[in-house]
Amino acid sequence: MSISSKFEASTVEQKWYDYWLANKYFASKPDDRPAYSIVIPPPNVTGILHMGHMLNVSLQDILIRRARMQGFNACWVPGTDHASIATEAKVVARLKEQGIDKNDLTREEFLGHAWDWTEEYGGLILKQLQKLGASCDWDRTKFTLDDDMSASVIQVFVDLFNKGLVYRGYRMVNWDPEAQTTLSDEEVIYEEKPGFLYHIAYEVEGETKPLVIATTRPETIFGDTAICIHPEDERFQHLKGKKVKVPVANRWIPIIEDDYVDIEFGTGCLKVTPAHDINDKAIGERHNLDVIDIFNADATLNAHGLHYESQDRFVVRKAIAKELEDLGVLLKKEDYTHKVGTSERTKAVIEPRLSDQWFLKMEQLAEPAIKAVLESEEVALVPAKFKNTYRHWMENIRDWNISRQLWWGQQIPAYYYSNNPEDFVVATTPEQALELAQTKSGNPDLMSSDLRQDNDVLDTWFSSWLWPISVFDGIRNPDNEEINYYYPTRDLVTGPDILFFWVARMIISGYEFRNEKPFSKVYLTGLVRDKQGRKMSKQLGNSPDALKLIEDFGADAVRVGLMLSSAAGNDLLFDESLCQQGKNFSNKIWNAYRLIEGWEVDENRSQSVVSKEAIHWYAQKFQQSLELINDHFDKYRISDAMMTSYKLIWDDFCSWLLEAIKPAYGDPIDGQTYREVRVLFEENLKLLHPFMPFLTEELWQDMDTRSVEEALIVSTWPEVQSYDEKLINRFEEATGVIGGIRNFRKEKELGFKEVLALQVIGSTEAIPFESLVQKMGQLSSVSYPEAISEQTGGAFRANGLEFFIPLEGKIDVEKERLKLQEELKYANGFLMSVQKKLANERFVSNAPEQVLANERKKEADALEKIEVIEKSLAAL
RNA sequence: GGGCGCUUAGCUCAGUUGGUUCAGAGCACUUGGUUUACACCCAAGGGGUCGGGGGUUCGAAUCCCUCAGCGCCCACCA
Repeated sequence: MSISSKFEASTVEQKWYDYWLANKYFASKPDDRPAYSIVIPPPNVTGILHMGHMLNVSLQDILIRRARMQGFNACWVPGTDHASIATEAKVVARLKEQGIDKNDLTREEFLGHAWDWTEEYGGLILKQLQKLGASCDWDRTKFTLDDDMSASVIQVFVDLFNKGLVYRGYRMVNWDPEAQTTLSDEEVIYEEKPGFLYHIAYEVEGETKPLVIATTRPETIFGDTAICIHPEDERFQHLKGKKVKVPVANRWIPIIEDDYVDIEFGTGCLKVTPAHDINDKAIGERHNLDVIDIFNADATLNAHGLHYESQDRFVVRKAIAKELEDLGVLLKKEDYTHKVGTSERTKAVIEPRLSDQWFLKMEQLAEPAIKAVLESEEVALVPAKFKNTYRHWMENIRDWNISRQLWWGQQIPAYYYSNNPEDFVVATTPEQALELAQTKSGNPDLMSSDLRQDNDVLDTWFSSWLWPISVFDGIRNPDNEEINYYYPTRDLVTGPDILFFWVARMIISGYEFRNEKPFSKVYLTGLVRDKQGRKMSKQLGNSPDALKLIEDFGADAVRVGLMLSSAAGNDLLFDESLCQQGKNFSNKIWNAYRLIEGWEVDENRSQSVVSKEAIHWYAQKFQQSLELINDHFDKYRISDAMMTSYKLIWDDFCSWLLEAIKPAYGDPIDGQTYREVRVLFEENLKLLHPFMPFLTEELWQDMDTRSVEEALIVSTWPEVQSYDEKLINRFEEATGVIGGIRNFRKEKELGFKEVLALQVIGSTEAIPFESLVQKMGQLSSVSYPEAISEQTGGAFRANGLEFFIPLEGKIDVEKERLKLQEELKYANGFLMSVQKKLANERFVSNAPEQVLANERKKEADALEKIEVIEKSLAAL
């Protein structure tokens, strides 16, 4: 055994991780055991480890390690996500630094750079997970752009197309001008932003008074194709059917009527820009308006913007406001805060834009997923409060825009065979596409060179929604051994921020493609925030460096720190001091082991009564805690399971058991106690292993020579044995008495070293764990006068027993008298309140017997306490 | 604008069906303790009219109403 008095985490972590890897403990193959599988939420391939990963990876590792010990065939599948928009943005940025413009590259060249990037950074985050101890089956590592994964995605797209669920449509979508792609509704974040409401006067045909509209986006007047009023608005009846002139653009557009307009808002007059607003588009369709798109892909104005052409929309907004003001038609500019859609990834302000996109019909697909979570509860959300959010989203689900104008991702397998965008086929391979195209076009001479594949790629989430199935190849080979064995998986651990993006869609795809749930439990973690409650972010610089934390405190300590503060679904305010607490705990366990192993063992010595009783008690206490820990695990209260283990080890094992059996200084320990306490310590290590894998394996391996099969990681999670609850209670009575003695010492200012005599009325048999009380209370002996006529010392009560300790003038009598008088006053007051309650007719006649009995007991206790104090006073 | 949730000790949080073990835990704090595993420690202790107000009940942290503050989700008011 190492003699270091402190646990040095860094020296053992790599050693045991290598050992676990070398002996393939993480690897899983289908066998006769029941499976327990988890698929990791694949981090972005270019991502780096942050606190959110640390939290959810720790949780998964705890679950999977415990399952492994419970005899399940535990399989944790790791992997990364290609994260099309995020990764593409990073690659574009890097190329830019090198002076390369993406637009100058061919698709193939760009993808070459993207793959280079992936090779370079792709494995990093997984390596970082290993530092934390993650026991993933690394041989199964998947990447959402692996050939087999992509093939599954393409197959699913074709399948859904053939079912009539995937369609192509000219719709208004969310356009990210920075990434120059569309986004799904879920990728748009609405933020309150200050802006202005501009009141602009439009000249009306044949009228002297202008018509005033209110808008937040004056730059879009170039796209105006009508002014809209409410048909019943009294103020504008005389204007019906007339035309107005758009300022600056100097075009004449009609005044139309539509009851979409809110008479109360603004001026009650709305300018209609069908190309750039979803509502305006709807109005435009109802009234057959022209559609004028004024923007380029990067949200600069096009030729419709006249002298503002090629200037950015926000620059133009300011400039045109100035011009309108100069023209005298900007009547008012009032402050106005409104919600603006921004891109989740690039933060750019979203531009509603009309374009051809691919969509997936969701309503029908969502049905089984709604039932699974809300009715049958085949899939449980933990905590359950997220069911409401889930319900709301699912019941109002809208079609999913799955195409992206990017290159990094699965290219949409639609092939056009003419210049008419309606002339396309969808197929898994170009060969099949050609055949289909020849049939559909009626032209058997069509060549593969006549086919042009759609340029767009699929939304990243369109590959990750298959993750629990595709990692086991269950799309392409739906009846293979692996998918049949590992699917459905058990637990999914992830953040609520991707409940819709990912979790809901996985449930949908599970039922659609496997006719079965993808997992049974969804554990939704909270967001990791800093101590002040702020979200951790790069900008704020308040996110601790995850790897540095592990270096400073040790992986086990960081895991414990995270678990100490992480009730499911609640955000957790992370503070490094929690890791310090974890480190202290590691050190405590380490030193408990040093104590045990440091003892000299004497086989000739027999076991003392104290040791025997204490060991027997701890064995019971262990079972009771184990039962509680299991219950916490069953309810996914991992934090509570952790805390229960923490208290069992620190308080019960270290503070009580070890202190009880500890031989006097310099004395050896008897062989029996030594062996028994080691067995108990081994059991402790098992309970702690899921939380603190490195430290526990280190100690486990140090205790004995262990074969490969005997490693802690593959040991057996203890089964709950029946235990004697009365014994546990009795022990607690004993600790109560000891606490009473210690408190008494403190109150009377007696030293802890001072050996005292204790007297008890009645028999010593009434004292629970008498020899323990004697040892831990620093007592000379327990004496028991049958009847004390005259009390000779101070007194206290514990567990219904009355104790006296002769003080022989060791204390300040006057000080003591005052103190006791205070206590007496308080006790009398308490007694009165209880008696008042008992005198209440209605209480006595209505309260159940148990409650009444309790009140009577309180009364009796109070009376006794008063008696004790009075006796003590008399004895002074 | 609609919906959901939260508010308990200095901090972070538990509190299942109203009543025994209901006012708790961990940390922090205070006091005392250094030859005796661990000061990353030991022992003892002090902290809360359970966000405010009202109601139901013999009895409310728990149920109802209301007000205030905070958070989240959804939604096309220019």
